[in-house]
Amino acid sequence: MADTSNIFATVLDRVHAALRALAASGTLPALDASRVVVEPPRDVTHGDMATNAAMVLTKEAGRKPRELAELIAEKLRADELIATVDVAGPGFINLTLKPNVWADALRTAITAGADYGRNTGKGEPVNVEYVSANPTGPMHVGHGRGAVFGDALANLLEYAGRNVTREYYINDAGAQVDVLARSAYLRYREALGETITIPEGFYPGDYLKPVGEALAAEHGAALNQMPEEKWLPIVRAKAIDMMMASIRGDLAVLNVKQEVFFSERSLTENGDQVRATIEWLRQQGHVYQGRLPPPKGAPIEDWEDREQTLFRATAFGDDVDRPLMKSDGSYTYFASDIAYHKSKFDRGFHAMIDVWGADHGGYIKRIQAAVKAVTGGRGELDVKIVQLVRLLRAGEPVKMSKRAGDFVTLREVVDEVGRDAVRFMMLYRKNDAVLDFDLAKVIEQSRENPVFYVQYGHARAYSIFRNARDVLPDLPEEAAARVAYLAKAPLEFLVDAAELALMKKIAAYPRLIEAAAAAHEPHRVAFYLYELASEFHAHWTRGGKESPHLRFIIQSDPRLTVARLALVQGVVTVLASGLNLLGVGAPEEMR
RNA sequence: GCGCCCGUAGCUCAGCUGGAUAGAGCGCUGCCCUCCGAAGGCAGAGGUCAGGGGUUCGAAUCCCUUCGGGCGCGCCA
Repeated sequence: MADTSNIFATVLDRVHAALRALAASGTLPALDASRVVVEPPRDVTHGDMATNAAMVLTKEAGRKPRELAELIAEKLRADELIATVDVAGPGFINLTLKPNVWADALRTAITAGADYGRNTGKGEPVNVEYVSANPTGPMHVGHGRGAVFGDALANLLEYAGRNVTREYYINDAGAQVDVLARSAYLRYREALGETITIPEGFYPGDYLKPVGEALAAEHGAALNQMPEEKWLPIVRAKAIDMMMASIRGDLAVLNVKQEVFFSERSLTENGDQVRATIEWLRQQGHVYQGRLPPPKGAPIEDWEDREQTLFRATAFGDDVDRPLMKSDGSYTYFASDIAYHKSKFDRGFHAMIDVWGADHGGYIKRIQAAVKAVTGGRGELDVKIVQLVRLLRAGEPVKMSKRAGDFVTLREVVDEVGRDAVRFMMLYRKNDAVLDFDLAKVIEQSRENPVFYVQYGHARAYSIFRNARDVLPDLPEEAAARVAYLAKAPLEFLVDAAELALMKKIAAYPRLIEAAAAAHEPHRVAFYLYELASEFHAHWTRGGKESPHLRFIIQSDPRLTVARLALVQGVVTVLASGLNLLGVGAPEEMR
């Protein structure tokens, strides 16, 4: 279903129609137009849009590209949206649309408001799993990047019309949470007055002190009388609870929302789903008992050649088969993870996205292999890797905080620079690129700081509304009323090249949303917003000494002023929408 | 040794899943405030898209290869 607010999609439909018409008249055979695209040309002098139809279809049509282009162009010339059609270069068809198309697009944007560019179609269910930090301590900055990325991606997919579920996988099983329990137990004894020393391999951070105190308050000395196998589950449950509460608090501070918190432990406790999954795979012939050759490079100290339970990952694109059981008879993390992804599929998610840290990159092939096996090829898993964050202050690496146990917590960073700065900067980079995060730069109020620059554009627009009341006393202050007022503006007054360019930029938003969602790349939204803000700022300054007649507010001409305010409203609409997708505030003034 | 990611202007990075003459910010040079927010803007200089092959109408983008960085490599999660 085409999104009618996407002007590029609309024009693509017209190209398809032209091809169908040519087929119907027998001029051309019926062609597969799936590779045909309509996109903005790099060089604006080529027009508003270009299509590659002729070049892509040349072989199938049995015509030379330019000859084919002429046939299509002839049809498009009759279209009521299109002003001029040119065939250029190797066979591009360049289109210039009629000015009223852009005015209509602007009016659509203003009227749609917060829903501009949103696809309201019935969406495919998609599960986005992100953060999934081990509940063994507070979140650090790297977790924060995954959290912000996943959250923004989920927002974006939802806006693009997918039916999104946001999920957190709690790794509350396995050896690490047992170490957590033992570390918390030491803090418990400390709370009871004992002097403790924390051995190597335990979690040393101060953040476990409150856990120890809570256990002491709840159980008194009782746990001290028990053997480990008795107190460990109690302490572990308490520690996990408190760590998850802390993590949820960190997520709330970042405005990251998730609705499903899925416990790894639940996979084995509510009937053994891990065992069931492995048995099912075994019946399919994907599990066998066998030996693995030792890895080449890094020699493993205590390598022991033994037979083990293996998943035939190589049958699904992985490099080696992967173990499902540890030597002590318990499941590997991988085994649980297979059952977990099967659970997602069974819950109706054929489309899944996992957001992982860079250190898990080597794990992608095997989990994708497992998803193929366990869903019979019907499930699709995209794994997005978020790269490291390097914390800097004015170009210098930030020292680690001892108090937190050797890392800078996410909370510390958010407290220092604010949620908006953290979120925007973490999205202003492709997810798989290393991110330098400079605590000094992100609070700077200058063009060098994109967070500020975009928000400033939004605030500046509101400043215009405030000042415009001198010329338009009846301009409503309340947002919805103002929008209704401006939606009726005489947009034919917007004829300046820069005004037209801004309208086109606004009209490009729905297409941007769809492309960013399809590619699972929220950073594109951040870059687009920066570009839009930049064009807006530039146009603003042009209305200074240089060409006062281009100002938004023209004292002598209320009708022109209304038209220009409508353009400002279009900018406001898109900036607010985009910032909202990124989870960043859109302030009406900067203070 | 193998796998994955990355290599684009002096620096930090985009480049819309293969499109036309590769872009932005910073830095550098020179400009613009009796003016709706100068917290801004304009102009200029700056490139062997790491190197080399290939695929095709067309490659920064896809394939092969070399070099250089990062991550990972039974029984951690």
